[in-house]
Amino acid sequence: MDKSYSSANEEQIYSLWEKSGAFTPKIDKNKKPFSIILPLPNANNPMHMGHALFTVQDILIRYHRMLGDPTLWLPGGDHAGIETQFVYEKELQKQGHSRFDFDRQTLYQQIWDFVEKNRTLNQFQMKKLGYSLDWSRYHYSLEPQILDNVRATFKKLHADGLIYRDEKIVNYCTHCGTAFSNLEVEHKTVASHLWYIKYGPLTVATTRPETMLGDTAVAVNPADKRYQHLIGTTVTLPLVNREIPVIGDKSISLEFGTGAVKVTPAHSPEDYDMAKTHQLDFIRIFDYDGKSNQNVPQKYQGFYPKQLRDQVVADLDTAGFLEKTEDYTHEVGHCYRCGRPIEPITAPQWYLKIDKLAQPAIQAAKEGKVKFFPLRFKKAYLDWMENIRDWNISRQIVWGPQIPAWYCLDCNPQIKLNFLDKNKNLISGVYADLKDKYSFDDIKSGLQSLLAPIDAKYLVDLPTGETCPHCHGHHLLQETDTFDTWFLSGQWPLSTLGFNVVDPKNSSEDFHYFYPTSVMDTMWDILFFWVARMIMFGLYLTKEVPFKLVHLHSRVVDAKGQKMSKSKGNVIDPLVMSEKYGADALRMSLVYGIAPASDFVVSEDKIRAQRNFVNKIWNASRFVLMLIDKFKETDPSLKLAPFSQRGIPLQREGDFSPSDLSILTSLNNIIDSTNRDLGRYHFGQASENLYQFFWHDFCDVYIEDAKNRGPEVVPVLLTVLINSLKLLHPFIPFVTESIYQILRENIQLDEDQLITSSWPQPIKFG
RNA sequence: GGUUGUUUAGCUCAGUUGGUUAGAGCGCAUCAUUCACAUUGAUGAGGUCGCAGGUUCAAGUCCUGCAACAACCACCA
Repeated sequence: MDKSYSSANEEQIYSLWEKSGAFTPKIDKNKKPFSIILPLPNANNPMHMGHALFTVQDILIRYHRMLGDPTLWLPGGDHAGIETQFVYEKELQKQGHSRFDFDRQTLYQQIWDFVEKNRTLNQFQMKKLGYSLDWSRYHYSLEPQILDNVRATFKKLHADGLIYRDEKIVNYCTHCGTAFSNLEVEHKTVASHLWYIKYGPLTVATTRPETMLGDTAVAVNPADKRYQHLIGTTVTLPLVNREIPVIGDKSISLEFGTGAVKVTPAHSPEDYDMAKTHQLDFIRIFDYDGKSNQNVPQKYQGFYPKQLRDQVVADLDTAGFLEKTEDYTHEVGHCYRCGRPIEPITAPQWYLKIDKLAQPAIQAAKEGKVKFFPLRFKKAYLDWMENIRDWNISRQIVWGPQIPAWYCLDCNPQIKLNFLDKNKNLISGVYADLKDKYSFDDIKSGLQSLLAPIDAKYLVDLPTGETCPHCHGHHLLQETDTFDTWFLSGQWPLSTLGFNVVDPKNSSEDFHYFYPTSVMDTMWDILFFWVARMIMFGLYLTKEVPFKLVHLHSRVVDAKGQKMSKSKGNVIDPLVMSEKYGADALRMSLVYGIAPASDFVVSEDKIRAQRNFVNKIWNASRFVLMLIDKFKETDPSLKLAPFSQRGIPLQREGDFSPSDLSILTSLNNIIDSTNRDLGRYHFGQASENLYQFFWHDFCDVYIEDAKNRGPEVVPVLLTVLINSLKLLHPFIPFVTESIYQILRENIQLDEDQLITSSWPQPIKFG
């Protein structure tokens, strides 16, 4: 053996495991399986520390595999809708292009190729960290069979009356060109102003003066004595000179501002609700490109919100409508992707009625069918679930599966189309105006997006021959909105295990055996995005939860407790670290001393310390072998096997020296405590105890003592060493397996490899 | 505005159901070393366990209040 451990042969060890089929479980109906679905990484992303935290799952997986459970860890890759499109658009920008330069088919193909380049890289990197994933069951989110399932789920939801289109206020990012769900909006504190504007006899206070051009009412609290008498009258909207009603609404606070609020139903969620109850008009003043449109006086058209604000405030001031301006700090929603302010705007979108899905998901958590670790996330989950609102499942992006709905252009001539003509010029307009100038085939092949009026008729099945059942025309176009990426990944445990949405009884053997899975481990930041949706879909489609336990872990921070980010320059690359110190050292450093569900603190110092530990194990093993060689010289018939192994008789307590007894007792204790700690997800404690046991109890005390003893130490020495390697294997698989393979060449061992060896049992003295 | 978490050695953090002199890694100090490992060993310095009360024979650990920090949720102008 070399003088120090080298991680150079890790690849060799991994392929040893892979070739032996150790990652693929044998389905045995008499045994209870253990299974984890890997939170599917973005197929386009190179590995980062977040992925290195999957180590926790590998520890559980390796532990259960050694316990003898049929154990499945199923890997996958996610096309990651908006995330990936955003990254690709930045690439386009570097080349001097934008998404508007391509028809959607071409753009889709380009992104597809872009992702394919990186997809295998991502798999290779997870192998580097030693993840014992069953690659024979790898799935990619855009596989045909997965897409079939997703479309089938949509059809089922539609048939159950849970899908509808509506034109509500959505969180719209004009830069990304798409709507987002509430979860994708980041609230940031912004120092701004409160503008007081005179509307005839009233003065309103607002943070968004520019939207006044779209006001359709002024609201006051009906109990407000100052304004009661004005309810039912009208006031003149400044700059626009439109008469708008004064309405009474209980939601208005008497204390805030002036107690009178301008109402802009098309650009404010609160105002939208008020407009619905009071049947007010909706005047949308911004288009989906972010600029003010023809619904405002000519001089205000074509402005972005910020510019429009400056103009409107200036004009209000000169005309004497601006009473005063106060400093005001408040929360403003920003796009989680590009960081720009979200524009609340009315837009037609596809929605999923969530109540029927949420109720069983709430029940399941309350009844403990799905458990949470740590427990506090159960409350977070229930709070969110109980206040859940209908889910906007449509996104106006290209990268992802299109919503399976088709419009007949002849039946819906008011559909707005954006497409590239033969000369690559962008053409926009409603079909009624365009149909005589362009052929349907030109429109279809150059199509970027369509926008169907909210009352447009659609089909959820593409009829044979693409013939409209109503007008028998052939001008059908599929909805260009794509699914929210979580609509797909929310069904991930079902899709990857081969659940058949159309015919559940016909699902695969994997599904029947491994579903519900045992544990879902993920970072808490996608508890609502992903975990909650998986529970809802799982219960909706199969009546069973997709996993019995949700294990939430925290994020990786640097030694100062700061979140890693490129801009801070404190990012530690797991691949660089595993290259430098070995994957084992990195893995161990990620769990060592970390309390359950608290932040993972990573620093190079810590990784180096664990590299030293890995080397210590290597050298202790080397020393044991050297000692054995020495004894063999004097006694060639020496039995070279751990005494705990089959075929070697158990010994009486009296046969052991005090130091033997002491180390064997410690070994028994560490076996018990490791079982206990792994059973309750205390990986940090388990690794710390093992570290202490091996380095101090075994190396510093027992081995030091063994130096002064004869061949009789061999059975105990080997027993403790082999069992230590087993206990440590889930944490540091490479070094333990390397040593085991070397030991096997020299001594008599029952089992071929550590990865599939049996988990240690406490030693019973005869 | 609502919720949750954190506060223990110079730094980063452990500390299971309350039980003797409170632990680890890194860092620091002194010493050792042709010895499996300098990616080593031994010894040591360093903590009124955020603050104030309370329960208990006993509290870092349970309860109450306070403070600081962090995160999450949230349609209030």
